[in-house]
Amino acid sequence: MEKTPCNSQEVEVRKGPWTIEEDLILINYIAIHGEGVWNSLARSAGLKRTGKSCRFRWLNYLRPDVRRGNITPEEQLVIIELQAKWGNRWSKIAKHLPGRTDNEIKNYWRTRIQKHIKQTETLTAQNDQASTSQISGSGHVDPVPSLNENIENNFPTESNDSIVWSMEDLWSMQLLNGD
DNA sequence: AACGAATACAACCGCGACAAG
DNA sequence: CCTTGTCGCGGTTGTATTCGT
Repeated sequence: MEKTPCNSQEVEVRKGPWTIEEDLILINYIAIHGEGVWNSLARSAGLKRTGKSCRFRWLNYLRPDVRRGNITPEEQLVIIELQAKWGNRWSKIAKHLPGRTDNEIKNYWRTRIQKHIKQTETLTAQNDQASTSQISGSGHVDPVPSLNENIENNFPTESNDSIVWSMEDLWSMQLLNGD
């Protein structure tokens, strides 16, 4: 039972995952007209999306210079260092990681690094408790035990073949379609 | 094989800053 | 100076996939 939108005058706004068709429409439109003024862009392109949604999709996934997946140990280090330095200034941090978006970094931090640090802290706390009886001499336990070592030793580096759809595919598709 | 929990990622929402009229 | 529209940012939620039992 779906309402047929055939004669509806209200502009319904699509939400949720973007389809390849929508992606192509957006890519094509921006290739011709350029980006910016997202609300009118969304309307002119015939996308039933908000300008915000279009901007988000373009900036985070469709831009040709966006790199997806495969965050390297070096990038992990940069993220951790800059987050410690600046806090959750994701866009600022993203500027230091070419091809990475603030949203990706933010997600990466929340899902992996934050969790990992939490685990490390609880482990450290446990070790701390357990080792109080064993500590002799030095007796100092670093609260954040050698972050760099942790990263290199414990973060699994993602496999190189994890990328399913590179944007080059879409770009070549749209080039084939467009011209 | 089926199910629930955990995880990772994609997308939306709310808010503040800024510029143009 | 005020109003309105747009942009950008950070937080949060939704959903698909993976993992363990």
